[in-house]
Amino acid sequence: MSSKRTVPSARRSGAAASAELRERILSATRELLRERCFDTLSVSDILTAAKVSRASFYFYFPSKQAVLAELVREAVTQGQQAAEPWTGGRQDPAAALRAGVTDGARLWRANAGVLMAIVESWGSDDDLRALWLEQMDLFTEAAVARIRSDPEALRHLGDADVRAVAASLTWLGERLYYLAAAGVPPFDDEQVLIDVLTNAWTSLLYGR
Amino acid sequence: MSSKRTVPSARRSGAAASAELRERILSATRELLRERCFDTLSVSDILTAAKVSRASFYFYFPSKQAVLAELVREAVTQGQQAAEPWTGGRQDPAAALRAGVTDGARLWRANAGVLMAIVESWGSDDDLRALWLEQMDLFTEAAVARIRSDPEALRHLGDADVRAVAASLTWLGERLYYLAAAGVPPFDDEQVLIDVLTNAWTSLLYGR
DNA sequence: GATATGTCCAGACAGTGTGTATGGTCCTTG
DNA sequence: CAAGGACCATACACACTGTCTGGACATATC
Repeated sequence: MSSKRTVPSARRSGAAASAELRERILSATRELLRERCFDTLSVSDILTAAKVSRASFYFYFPSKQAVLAELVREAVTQGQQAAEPWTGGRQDPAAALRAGVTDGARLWRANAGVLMAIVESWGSDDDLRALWLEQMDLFTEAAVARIRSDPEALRHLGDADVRAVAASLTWLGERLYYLAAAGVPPFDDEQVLIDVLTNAWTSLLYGR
Repeated sequence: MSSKRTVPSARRSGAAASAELRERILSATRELLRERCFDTLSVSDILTAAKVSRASFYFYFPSKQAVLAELVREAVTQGQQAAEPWTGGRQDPAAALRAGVTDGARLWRANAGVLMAIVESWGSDDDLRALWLEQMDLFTEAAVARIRSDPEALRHLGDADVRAVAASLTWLGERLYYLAAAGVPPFDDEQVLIDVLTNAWTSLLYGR
């Protein structure tokens, strides 16, 4: 908890990989989350899947929540640079919006297990909560910047609270992507998902 | 599990209450959920709070999830009859929308603990999942009926998927009410919450 | 009033999970 | 060869769940 632990450097089989076990734990968990939900996943399950001892696990991570946090950070940073062109946004607004929504769907499809896990768990773990709220805040902030640089959207929004509108669109996305990943109709149909989310953005920002 | 148990009828202290213990369990849990979150709540906590033995608890409920399910049913049916005038909707559409959103906020304020609990838990329990999806479906269906009987909304929606739009508004509400109850800004400010939700409904249905 | 019936409690139990601690093995480096 | 770091197997204390005893006590029946 309080003492910073050193990352192991010298590995058994030569100079190959430092912290290889750590990596094994991460990818085993990522893999397990493809099929099982996070809270029915025990540390023992991860241990056997990653072929790692209990002691080693708790050397690298303080809990399984910390593993999830790391996986989420990976997935989200990977997604942020994917959504970067969206933030710049020089093209046609509506097309850019749809492209951004589609990117989000791709990100969620690629990391469904991890992202479903945190959406289901951030309510009951302080670290995960802080992490997820921060991510949603980053997305919201990006949306705010985008709106502020868009005269037409600004005009349509009038004196409405820009950040609140941006936040609600962010959270609408969070919920709808989750439902899609969970197979809840009608959002399990990716075309419906993208259409309805794009429609929400354009309706709220431009009145269609 | 499979055998249906009979509800106890003859009580110790006269003809007072049948299934009094059951009631005690329900209200103790409801009370505990006001301060603690559902998954850190153990059955033992409920036992001591309700002054009920472990055996009695498992006589009336198969699990603590079942207790939550019952509490949710209570809260939601109570909320459905509150939202009934909204479904009828003869008044000015925008005002009716705002009134409905405000009713939702009131319902969530009155039952924050229980509703937060199920929102956090329906992902990890089959019964709770079925219950919550059914409730969201009921709300969605009511919204669909309301939209179908509103020529202006129908005209504005064009060939969009009415049920998908209604569902996304329902789920947006679910998420935003939850965030408000969880104290996440900017939705912790009830005025912001109501404004942004009302705005979403009117924007999506009428283009403002 | 004796006997059953049903409600309830106290407590023990096995099973499973978490996080920590102990001791030992194997490899690398000085 | 000796020292130390990386790792493993194992066992532990603790908490929680759901089941199962035995017994206390009130009511109903004879």
